[in-house]
Amino acid sequence: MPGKRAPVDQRRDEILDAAFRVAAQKGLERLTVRAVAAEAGLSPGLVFFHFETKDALLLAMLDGLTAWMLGGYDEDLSLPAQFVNQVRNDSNFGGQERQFLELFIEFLVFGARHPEMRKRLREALKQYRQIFNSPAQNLVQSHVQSLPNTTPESLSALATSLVIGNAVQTLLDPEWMVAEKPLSAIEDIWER
Amino acid sequence: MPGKRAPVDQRRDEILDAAFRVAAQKGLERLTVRAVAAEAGLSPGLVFFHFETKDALLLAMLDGLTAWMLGGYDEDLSLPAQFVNQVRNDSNFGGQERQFLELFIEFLVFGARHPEMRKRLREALKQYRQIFNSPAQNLVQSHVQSLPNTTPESLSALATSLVIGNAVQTLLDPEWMVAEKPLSAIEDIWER
DNA sequence: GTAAATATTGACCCGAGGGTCAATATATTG
DNA sequence: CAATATATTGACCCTCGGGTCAATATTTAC
Repeated sequence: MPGKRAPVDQRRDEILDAAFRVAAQKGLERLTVRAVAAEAGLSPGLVFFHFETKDALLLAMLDGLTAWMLGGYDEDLSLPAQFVNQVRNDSNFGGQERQFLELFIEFLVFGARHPEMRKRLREALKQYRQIFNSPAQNLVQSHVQSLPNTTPESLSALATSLVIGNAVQTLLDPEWMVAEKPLSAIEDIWER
Repeated sequence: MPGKRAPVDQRRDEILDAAFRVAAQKGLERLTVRAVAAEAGLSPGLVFFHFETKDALLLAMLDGLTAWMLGGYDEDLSLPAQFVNQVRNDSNFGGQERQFLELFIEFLVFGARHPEMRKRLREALKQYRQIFNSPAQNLVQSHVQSLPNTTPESLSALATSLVIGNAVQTLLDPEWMVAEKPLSAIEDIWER
């Protein structure tokens, strides 16, 4: 006794959304196809109809997250402002932003041993670093005498490390608001 | 048909070691009691005899990792040297060090939703940050005019973020050797 | 020695969850 | 209005893996 059909093919999106909700609530490891189906109010079989396999569903989630990660940054900001901005956004309690970043972090770790995910994650990280490239280049050029061994890539990698490291720490210590602390330090360091 | 008994109670350690080997090879999520038992050359039942539950085994692993994380740093190093040292150690390919750090990172993410683990992880992170506290204090005091809003804790949190962020990035990009890049940048920044 | 305490095994139970599939309902096409 | 293509369901299969337990071997205590 099948239920109503959905208009065109928004089903895929409904399922993906449900998957994100489940993942945000229970974590990646405890995400099951059945839970996703239940969350979406659909039958498990349908999930396999729209996503051949659980793996495919996970990859689709990752792609969605990656697109989100790489969008929504401000091209015109300087490196410290860029970083501060990024971290502040990511620490916005209760917002989707925060949940997405946390989920991305989960993928980063759990995908490390999954060949296809790993490949995509590497690419995503590479592109994420490039977000910082142009402000980093300006900075290195204008401080060429005081930062002789610093390359734009090294600064980008550094900024990326900070975002990830902060996300992980805040994951465990949301109240302590670890993010605010490095921010003031980094602003000082750049401006001195 | 039980096998030979082990002298005193080194069994626990044998099992723990096996668990670390399994985790390093297959990852935390795919660690099963059965796999650990097989790796140790023992029966599954015995694992439950020495560790009441899989959870307890994981907690024991975490405690071991934490002890390792908090040991083995050099009290006399300056903050940048401390950080550089830490990261360089962690990037020593093929070494146990590297595997341990990666495993700790897995726990960091995996344990975020597990109340007891989460509690211990927060404590571990807190103590880890304190490693950097005394060098950070020196640094802040000697640059009090150029770093007005920087506290020792903010620097410690920053250094911790860098270590974690590097570990995560190297997890996915071991060859690219992301670690080396931020190092030159950070040395420059401190020394300018 | 014998009895009690302690390890150790492997068979077993059971729920969870990925994946398949025949049945059926809905849409599309002519 | 067929006839065909496409969604949708839920029952089912099967493996994996956490946990239990009676049986048995080993050690320790007395």
